[in-house]
Amino acid sequence: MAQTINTENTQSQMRKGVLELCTLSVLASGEAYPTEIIEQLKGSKMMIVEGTLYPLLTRLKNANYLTYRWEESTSGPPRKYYKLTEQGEALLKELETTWDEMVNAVNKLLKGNKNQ
Amino acid sequence: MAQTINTENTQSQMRKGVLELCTLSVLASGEAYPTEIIEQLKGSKMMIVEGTLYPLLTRLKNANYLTYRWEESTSGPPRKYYKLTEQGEALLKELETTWDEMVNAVNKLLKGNKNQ
DNA sequence: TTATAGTACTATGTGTTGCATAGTAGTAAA
DNA sequence: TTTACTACTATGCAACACATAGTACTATAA
Repeated sequence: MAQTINTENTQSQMRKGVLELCTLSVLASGEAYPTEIIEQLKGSKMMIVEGTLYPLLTRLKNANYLTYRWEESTSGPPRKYYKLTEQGEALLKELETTWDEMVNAVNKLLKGNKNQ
Repeated sequence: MAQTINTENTQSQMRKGVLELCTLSVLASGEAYPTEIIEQLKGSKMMIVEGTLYPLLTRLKNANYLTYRWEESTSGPPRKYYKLTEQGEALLKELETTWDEMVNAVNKLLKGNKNQ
């Protein structure tokens, strides 16, 4: 109802699209299952939670950017190990470019409008 | 229906939250009316369209981050000149920090997962 | 005067996404 | 048998970017 504009909400908004890029990037260095992905992102200060990651992985898989294989675990239920497809690697490159362009544009703008 | 993951869509997703920061930044260097804001953003390669900007300005105004005054124009209808409130300036600073932190986190991640 | 074009703002609806929440199913220890 | 932990699944909400259509005002052209 009441729209709240605050830093937390904006933080969440800014993640949109970026988490996709980050997840693909993690998988670029080798296959991983969701909990590993969460840990790696946490290590680089980009938080992602289960409720976000699982649907994201499903979307990417359905669009043929990822595949996965099941692997039994000795300490719990089996795990889905995801890895990039060729299309996934291509998408990653595109998104990296998109990201760089946006960062450059925003930083240029922020710099230009400072101290005035 | 069918979810499409492509660069254009992701580009649009990545804008979320960032356009708010960009708009505040433009207004940090002085008051402006919507068309001017669009032009300034276009100049720094951050596109924003009417259908996005107008609701955004209204949200920021309702949350007391912006105020505006009407001014007659000699070439069309009157214009709303927006400017930052004190709260708006504070929000801008917060969002700049949020932005910098996210950029650092993502770039660190992208770098780390390259060439593997 | 009337019609057309341009400018500025308003209103409404849609799709995607991040996230909260709750639930299922499997293993292992108490 | 119960509890705790891990991994995955399912559902619903809120916010935002964007498309689209419309209103109102000014200025120029027919």
